[in-house]
Amino acid sequence: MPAKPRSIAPTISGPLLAWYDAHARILPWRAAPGEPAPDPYRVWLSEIMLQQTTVATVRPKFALFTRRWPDFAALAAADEHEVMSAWAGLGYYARARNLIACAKMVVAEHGGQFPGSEAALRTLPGIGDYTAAAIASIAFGERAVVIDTNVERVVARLFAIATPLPAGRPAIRAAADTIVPDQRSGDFAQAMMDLGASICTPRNPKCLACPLNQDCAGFASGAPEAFPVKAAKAAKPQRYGTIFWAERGGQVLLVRRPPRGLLGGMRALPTGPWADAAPGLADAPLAADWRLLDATVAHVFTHFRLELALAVAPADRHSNAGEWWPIADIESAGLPTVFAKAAAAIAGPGSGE
DNA sequence: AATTCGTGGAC
DNA sequence: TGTCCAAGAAT
Repeated sequence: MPAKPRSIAPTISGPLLAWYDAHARILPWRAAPGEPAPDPYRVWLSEIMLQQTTVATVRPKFALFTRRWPDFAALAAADEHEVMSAWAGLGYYARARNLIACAKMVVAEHGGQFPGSEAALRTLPGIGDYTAAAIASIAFGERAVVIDTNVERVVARLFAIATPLPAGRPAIRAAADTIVPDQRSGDFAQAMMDLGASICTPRNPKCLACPLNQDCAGFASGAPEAFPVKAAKAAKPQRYGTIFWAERGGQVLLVRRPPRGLLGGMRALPTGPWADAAPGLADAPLAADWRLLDATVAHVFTHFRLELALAVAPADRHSNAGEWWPIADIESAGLPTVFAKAAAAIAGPGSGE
């Protein structure tokens, strides 16, 4: 009789969990010592913040958010602009919009408590495959296959999966499913992520310190850093625009960007359209004696580079194209980084600090 | 399936 | 300086 294929799950999860018990990072969203499961609200908030964002960047924002809005009820009742401003600088602002929508939905449709199942979590705004699995396993103890870029890399190396991404993702998921244990699935996921962050790093992985190296096909191949194989990335196009700095009595004109798209819903300095060539003074927010400064502001987004000319003008009291904000208090406006840069370039040098 | 979404740190 | 990369989701 053909033997059932012996799962390697215990071979991987045993040593990995032992390693995790000894080396887990101490993080504010993880369970306190002695507590079996962390607060689902804190797990969710941390997972949203950590999407494509480093632990070091998230730490202070997580502290600020949990202090100001400690639970779903508080966040659902919060002023939305205040939440968006608090998110300023973190990037991927759709996360903040979905954060608000999700909190409201949890309060309105789930009695202020998260549904415990991965499938139900998956239906909430801002919660995709990864985050649903992460919350279900970490906060609720469900077995779930949690796959982020760390797990993707670790699994691709463990099994020496050579199919380039993204085509290789189904094979990675199938392989990952074979090593996720029934117990401590959340710890297993966090252990895989910690391992990916500290040992199984993208470059120069520390295989000699890895608890899994004896069962790793990538290590055996002699070139573990070659996994996962990835398709080449497209070059970033260069775009140009103009920022309009209208000043009146120590105040500057700010606008609210459209609710969706790049920097959607965020407070901003007025700009014209962003195009393939410098647009100059076209599309100013109000009629004024605009003067182009010599300096420009450069910024790099995920898929294009942007160079912004800086136009300044005095404005009169009848200008009502947006919101007048005290320049001395510009840092509290919640501006995305590109506009914070521009404000510093214009107001910083001459404002005496 | 391929694009569109930010930002800052490491190398 | 340029490139890659990070606890991805939505469309």
